[in-house]
Amino acid sequence: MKRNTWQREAVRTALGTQMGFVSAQDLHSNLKGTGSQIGLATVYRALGDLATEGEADSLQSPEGESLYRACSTGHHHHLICRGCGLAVEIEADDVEQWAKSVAALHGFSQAEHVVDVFGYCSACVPAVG
Amino acid sequence: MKRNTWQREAVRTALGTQMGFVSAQDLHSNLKGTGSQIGLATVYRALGDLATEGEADSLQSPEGESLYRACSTGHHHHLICRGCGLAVEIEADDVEQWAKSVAALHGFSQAEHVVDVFGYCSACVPAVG
DNA sequence: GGCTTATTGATAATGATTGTCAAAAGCGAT
DNA sequence: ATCGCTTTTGACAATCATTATCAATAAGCC
Repeated sequence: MKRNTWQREAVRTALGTQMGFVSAQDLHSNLKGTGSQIGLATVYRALGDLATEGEADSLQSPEGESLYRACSTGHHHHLICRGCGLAVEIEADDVEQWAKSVAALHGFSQAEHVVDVFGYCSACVPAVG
Repeated sequence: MKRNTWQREAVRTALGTQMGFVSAQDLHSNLKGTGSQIGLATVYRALGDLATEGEADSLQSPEGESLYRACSTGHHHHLICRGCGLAVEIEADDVEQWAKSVAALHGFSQAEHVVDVFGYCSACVPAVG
């Protein structure tokens, strides 16, 4: 049976207070910073569970780190700022349909798609060099 | 100046003979298997260069590995089989437009997007459990 | 053939993530 | 509140991909 531990709750809460995506490592530092003595492995496990249960979104940054964010239910994608981590949820029925049809067209099944847009939000546009 | 080494050529060739995406590690094993004594670091470097020069596509598998594939020029996306690695290049002007407009709509600049579909091709559909 | 310098490659270093396993805590029954 | 069974935790080791290091090598130019 799934048990209710303060650690899991702490992760859920910490994730909820984040405005954007965070890595497990960051979230862990974050928690430690607020006095929590939660372990790193536990944060990974909690995030994994949260993602599995649909309470969190996970995606990979271009650098290959796994990032997580509390999410509303349902399937959606994100527009993520490389500067501040701000994430905007975007609905993309068109893209869903497109992904589905492309997969079907080529005889692929169990299709999963990765659709995310990275850029700099208006507040983070770096000085163009 | 950029020099022409057999190593770089070997990587380019090996990549060209692959039908789908391969990881740097795989490509390295592959090359070693054919008798090449190329070093792992060199394979990483060559792949990175190839990708930078636009001669290869790179993307990240859901597991977080970087995968590479010789590619035609231009920007496009992929439908990748989890089973055999088969990759189908897909053009998606619609998606390009969508990504661009979504980014613009939210004031994001320098938008890059990650759009790939993973699934099982008709030959690799696993027994449904 | 030499010189200069980019490139290589063996290995160490890094860094994220997962596995291990004994100790601790949760939950239901008492 | 306590007991007991099980899940969960957490410190640390292990794993794995990738990058950095740096002396030795080889390209390209004279």
